Amino acid sequence: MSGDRENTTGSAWRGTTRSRRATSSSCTYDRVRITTAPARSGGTMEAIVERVLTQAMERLQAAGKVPAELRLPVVIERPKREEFGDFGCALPLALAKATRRNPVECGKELMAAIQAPEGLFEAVTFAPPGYLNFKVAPAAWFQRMKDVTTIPADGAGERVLLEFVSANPTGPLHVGHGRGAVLGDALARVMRAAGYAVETEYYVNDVGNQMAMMGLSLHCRGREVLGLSDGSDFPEKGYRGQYVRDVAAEFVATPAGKAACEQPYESIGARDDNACTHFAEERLLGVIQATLKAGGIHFDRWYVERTLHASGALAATVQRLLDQGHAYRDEAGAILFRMEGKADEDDRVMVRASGVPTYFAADIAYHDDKARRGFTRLINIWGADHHGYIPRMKASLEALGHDPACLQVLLVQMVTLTRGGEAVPMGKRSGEFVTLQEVLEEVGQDAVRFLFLLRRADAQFEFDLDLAKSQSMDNPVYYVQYGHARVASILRKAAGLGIAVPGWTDGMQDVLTLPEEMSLVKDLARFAGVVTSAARRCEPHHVAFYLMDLVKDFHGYYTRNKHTEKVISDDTVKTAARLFLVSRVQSVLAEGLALLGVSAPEEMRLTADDEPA
RNA sequence: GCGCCCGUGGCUCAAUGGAUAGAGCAUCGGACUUCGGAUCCGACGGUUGGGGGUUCGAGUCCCUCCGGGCGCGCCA
Repeated sequence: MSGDRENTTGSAWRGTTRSRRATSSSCTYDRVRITTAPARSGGTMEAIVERVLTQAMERLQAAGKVPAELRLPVVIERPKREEFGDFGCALPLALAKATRRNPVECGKELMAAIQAPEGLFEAVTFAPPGYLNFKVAPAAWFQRMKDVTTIPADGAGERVLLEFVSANPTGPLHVGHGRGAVLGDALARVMRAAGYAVETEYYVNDVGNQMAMMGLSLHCRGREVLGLSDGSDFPEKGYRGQYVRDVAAEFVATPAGKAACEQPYESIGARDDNACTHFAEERLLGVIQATLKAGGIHFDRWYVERTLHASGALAATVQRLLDQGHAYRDEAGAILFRMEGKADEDDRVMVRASGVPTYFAADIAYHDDKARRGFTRLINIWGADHHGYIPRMKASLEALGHDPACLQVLLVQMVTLTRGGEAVPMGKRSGEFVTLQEVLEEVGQDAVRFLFLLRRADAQFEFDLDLAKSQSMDNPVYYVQYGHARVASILRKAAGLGIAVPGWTDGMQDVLTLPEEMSLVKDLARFAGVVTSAARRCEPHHVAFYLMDLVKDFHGYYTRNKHTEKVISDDTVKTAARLFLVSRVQSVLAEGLALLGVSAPEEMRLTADDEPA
């Protein structure tokens, strides 16, 4: 288990000094985006408000009322209290602080400098001690309904390589891998929706001691099958899972496998490169791939470590570091990478005194290769137990002439499994663990994915198998999916009556007057911003929480009004407008669920008694 | 010992340094002859682990202590 680096979020760099720069530069980036593409059709309401305020600031600067060189991040937020309006901004407080003036004066000045497009705001108010609050006119909200599923291409120009799971082919995936897998897959989808060019990659770590131990384990089990061993010579650190016996049985059923097991392990080739390790890799990688497929996890590329050794890329990278003085040979003949005092770390071995390169050396060559392929960002999702590996990875990138900041490691915290309140032991070598495959079969792909995505990655996660299974009907994912199915049902009913779902027309806002309808319109308008924000922050869980919000409002709208203001009524104008609205809800639910890799069913039934015989 | 992550209602979890910390589950009390009752409404429930500090403003940043998890290999 310790050999894998499966698991999420920006926490890896959050605590460093670099993180502050990253935060403020993203604000700058937002301002650039808005000024360079002010007319972007998919711009979010937040972006529009932000632009209005940014321009107000620029106007004050042009008038000499604010220092021209002053740059303040314009942070638009949604106020917690409804009476404050749709958006709020504490810019007057920030301006007051920066200019050492009274926040009330700053607020009044800013308000006077605001030149919003006609009809955008219903009200702009100043609230002590220094907030500007904006209430957007209903008509402006309704204008967003034309394209609620259009996401601004925030990530345009970014080429991202997202590496995740990358578990050794030494056994089936466990639930911890599943968390990283689901996060990575969802993040790829979310970032692609926001315009990033994302490629996903699985690094197949098929070289080294772990693989050698796998081969030896297989060899021993094979000998047991053949009656050549009673198992007493099984290595202490070998892989003890039943799956090894299964693979061994298949192995010795082949002539080559039988022959390999009849000879001493030392005689069949390199310890990590022989008939046993090759067979294990092929079979176990197949198992891993089948599980990932069952979980809906897709990879664009499988990058095999052995190719780095075979091509000479690894040796060349080591030589380059030696030549440039970033590495040296010690008295024993080992080659070490110089940490140069960075992060208080010791120098790290790249090539052992025996001449065999370490995992670290291969990983350096791999990341060098990634960077050379022209990606602007390298995102790795690792299990939290690998956090100590980050400084040396960054240092090695820097030594090779790459910007270490392009590497972003998202750490996923451990998943602890419980069943009936008791911890389930996990450990690949002991063989006692619940596989991801089993959990997927027991709980279902949609529920597993949604559960994983319904929390931040940098918090530990207690996954109670009994709870996940027994409460499956109360599972949030079904609540969201049910909303989608419910709209589908309404649309089917309309279709049965010969009523088509219309496109948007301006008259619709005059009949969508229920408070719940206005709430839904605002919810829908928020979708694009949620997606771009989730992509920027590498936190797909925001999408899951948004969907919960949206569907809650929809269920409330439906239930509260189902006897008085039905979607489908005798009023053809209202019917058309409401069909449009609920169809938009359905689209956003479908789109949002797709971003998480969760299905959006047209119908859901508890019982099968109405199924055709 | 050193380093990283986490600590938020009974439980599981949210919350860009902003305004009176929010959901779900559970509990209790209600609604509706269903375009799908897998729904909805309400109530109860908090000194955000403790203590200092920075700030106009801290769940969020800094220090310290406590508690939980994980690292600190010529393993991967």
